[in-house]
Amino acid sequence: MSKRPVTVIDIAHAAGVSKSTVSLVLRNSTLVNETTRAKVNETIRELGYVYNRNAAKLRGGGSEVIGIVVNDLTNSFFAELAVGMDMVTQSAGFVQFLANTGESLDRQREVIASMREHGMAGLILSPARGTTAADLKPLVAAGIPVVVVVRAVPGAKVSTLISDSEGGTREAVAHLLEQGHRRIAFLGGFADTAVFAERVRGYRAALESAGIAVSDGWIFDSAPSRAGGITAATAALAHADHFTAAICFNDAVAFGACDGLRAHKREPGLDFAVIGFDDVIEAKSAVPALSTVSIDPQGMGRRAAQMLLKQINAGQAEAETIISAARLVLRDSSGGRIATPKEAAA
Amino acid sequence: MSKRPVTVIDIAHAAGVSKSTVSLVLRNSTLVNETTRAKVNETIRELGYVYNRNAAKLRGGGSEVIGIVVNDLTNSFFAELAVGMDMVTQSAGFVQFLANTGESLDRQREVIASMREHGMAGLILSPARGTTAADLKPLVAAGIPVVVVVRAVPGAKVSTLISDSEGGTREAVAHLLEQGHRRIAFLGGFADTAVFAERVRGYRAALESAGIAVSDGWIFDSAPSRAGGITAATAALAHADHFTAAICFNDAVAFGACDGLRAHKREPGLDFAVIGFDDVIEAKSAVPALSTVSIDPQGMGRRAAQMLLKQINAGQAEAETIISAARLVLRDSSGGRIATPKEAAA
DNA sequence: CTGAAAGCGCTTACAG
DNA sequence: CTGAAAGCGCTTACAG
Repeated sequence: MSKRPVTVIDIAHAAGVSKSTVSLVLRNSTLVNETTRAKVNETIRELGYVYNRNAAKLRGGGSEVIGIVVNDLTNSFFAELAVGMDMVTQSAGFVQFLANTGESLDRQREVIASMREHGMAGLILSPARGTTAADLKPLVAAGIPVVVVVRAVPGAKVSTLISDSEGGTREAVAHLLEQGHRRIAFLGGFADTAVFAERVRGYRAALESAGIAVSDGWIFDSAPSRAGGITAATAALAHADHFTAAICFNDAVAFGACDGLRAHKREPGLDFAVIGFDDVIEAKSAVPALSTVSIDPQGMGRRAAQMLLKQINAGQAEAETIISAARLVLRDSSGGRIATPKEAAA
Repeated sequence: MSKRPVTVIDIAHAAGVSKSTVSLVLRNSTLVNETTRAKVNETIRELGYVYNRNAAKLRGGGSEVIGIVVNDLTNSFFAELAVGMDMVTQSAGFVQFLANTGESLDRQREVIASMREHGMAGLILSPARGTTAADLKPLVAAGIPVVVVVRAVPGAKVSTLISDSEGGTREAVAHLLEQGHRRIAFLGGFADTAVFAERVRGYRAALESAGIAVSDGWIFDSAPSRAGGITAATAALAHADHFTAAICFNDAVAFGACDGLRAHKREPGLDFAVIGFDDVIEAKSAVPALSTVSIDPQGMGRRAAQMLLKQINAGQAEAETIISAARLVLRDSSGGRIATPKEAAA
């Protein structure tokens, strides 16, 4: 069954040429005439030859595989991210070696080690929680280009692509202000996290530049989950200032907030505007009443891949850090719309 | 920067042993004493040696990478599937090489070719639409174990793992019958597809074994989309037999059906039972009123990986076809419940 | 355009 | 336990 594999020598013999010539044909060199090339290709097909990339890599040529390591493939965001990356790496002639760590640092170490052993041209990493600069050090030292996405790794001398939480939140709140909302609550998220701080900063900035004073009482932190969203929304509804809109820490909180509103006979989107930060694509179609600020994962993936390719083509990895903000897109989902405060008053 | 990589020879010199010994240490052989092993490992660490798997593979050893090719990574179902596979391949010491085809046959060919060139121990393929036995022939001929999942490839002599559409639908309908429902509609799906036929067969079987005659008028085909679900549900509500429940072709149809019900002042889950076939995980949490028959993608992935490992360990690929049904799980989603017909009458 | 030769980094017998 | 040797399949100069 699994007989000895066909090699360049076999096909050289069969085609009556030297193995150098076969190699030239394989590499699409122009130094070989059409007749010869045709015959060689013919033989290759006949004998069912499979190029041995391990041998080729061993001899010399650079690798054409790019490693993609993500921390949670189960989350559509990262699947979309990977698909975006694939689009650009593929058309650049690279093949993508995708692995999932499930937030496990051990797994991440294993997977990256394995990719190194196989020889990769570069790595795009969405780091597991707790990743440190030390984890990336050996790669950088070996001159392997690395791009870190989604979460920054403090102190690591690698290119980094993260999204602009603050700007995105600011835009979303500005959108609500344009509709005439004045009393806008911030719902959900653990108050001691960096992302929370960034998003709240954007929230405050937007309101303050509209001349609205934000009291700390307008910010309702909670677990960044659906249940947390319910809690936060319930608290907000009980507040003396009658909010007409809310911006939610993430999509899960936004879902929960919608639940919470309905439980209090308020209709999200219809008499209360809700905007959520969106990490999960499906969310948009699932809750029509919800508008989202989206990170556009595919676009982010494409961008990250471009950063990596640039480094690969630059020969050596530049050990400099490029912090770059991904574009955030605000969109009302298909069936939904943003309620105006007039409706909210009714 | 990217200096000449450290090799076994370098570490042999530095550790004062022969390169055979280093190789032995690398391969965890018992033929080397503890002191020597410790010294070698020490040197390996000091010099930052990276094992060159390409050289090793070239020389002899089998591959330890398993290729996973899926047709749509954007769909959470396949991401979950891949995660399930990863769980078992990982603990068996394999590394997973995941690629996405996006339903493109060309892309699928490229990706599989590339994996072959890199040398893989086996392949799990969720085939793009239109994949034929011819596409798999070369792999089989080369003795590379292949397991096809989710969709069968007619005529291909490979192990296959597909889900039991008929049985799943039968179970779901039986569940509705137990609640006392008698007039149950079947909504959505293109009538000319194999899956549609299977699911309808299960639907009929369940009703008929309960002594209920199914008229063709109870089956409302439509596009397998959210829009299709709205259409189908609207048609069903207009039917002379007042249905109290529906089983939907898939999750998208079920979403649409819920929309359609609400548009007619019916409350899904509350006064009308809806069960959908579930392909997308997020669906479960998104529409609380919806119950689903789920394929358990992770479980299916684990099972497929086990099938592949068995073949790999069996030495040669057995060219026999094993058709195996994945377990279907019926579950009421967290917030939701199945309405009883009494409620539906109210 | 083609042939002979060397070498990529490893592993595998085979003698010591 | 260790050393010397051959070879995995390819590519790369280097002469013809």
